[in-house]
Amino acid sequence: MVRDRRYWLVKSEPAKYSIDDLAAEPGQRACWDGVRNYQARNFMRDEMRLGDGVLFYHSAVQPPGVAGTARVVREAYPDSTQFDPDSPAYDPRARPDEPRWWMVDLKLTRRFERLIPLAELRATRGLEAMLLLRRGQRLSVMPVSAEQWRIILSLADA
DNA sequence: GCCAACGTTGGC
DNA sequence: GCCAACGTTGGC
Repeated sequence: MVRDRRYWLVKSEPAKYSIDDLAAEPGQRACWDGVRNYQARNFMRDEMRLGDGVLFYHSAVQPPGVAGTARVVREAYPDSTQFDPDSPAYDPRARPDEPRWWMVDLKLTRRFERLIPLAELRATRGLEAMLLLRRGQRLSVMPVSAEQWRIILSLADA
């Protein structure tokens, strides 16, 4: 029995890694490494499944917003950067036989014609409960409901 | 650049 | 286990 497709939102600072960078990857797919927050990790490791939909969000940029969508094309496996002393995401506490951090692979599915700005999300009926819009919320990987997904795609097409 | 919010660390 | 100090995130 296959569970229903689920939806997520991942944040990235475009100065570090933008949706254009994902588009430029071979096969337009990449491993989503460097996540160093336990709650975000748990979502990736325990709940993200092949085929799930992902909103690609640009943060720490003016304006912030949703830039497009991706799909989970590989489920969680150990994040290799945790073992790499040269990586900024290196974690000396992690051991290969007991990885602490995990990543998934994402593949670009769509680059929106226009960025959907955070302010527009805030002003859109039906999105009031979005986790992203909670004040002080800093998760870099978070769930999105099917309804929220549908509404945001409709904004992209509007 | 500011700063609120929040997660993590580490002394006790 | 508590909690103060500290670091980071990320909107503004």
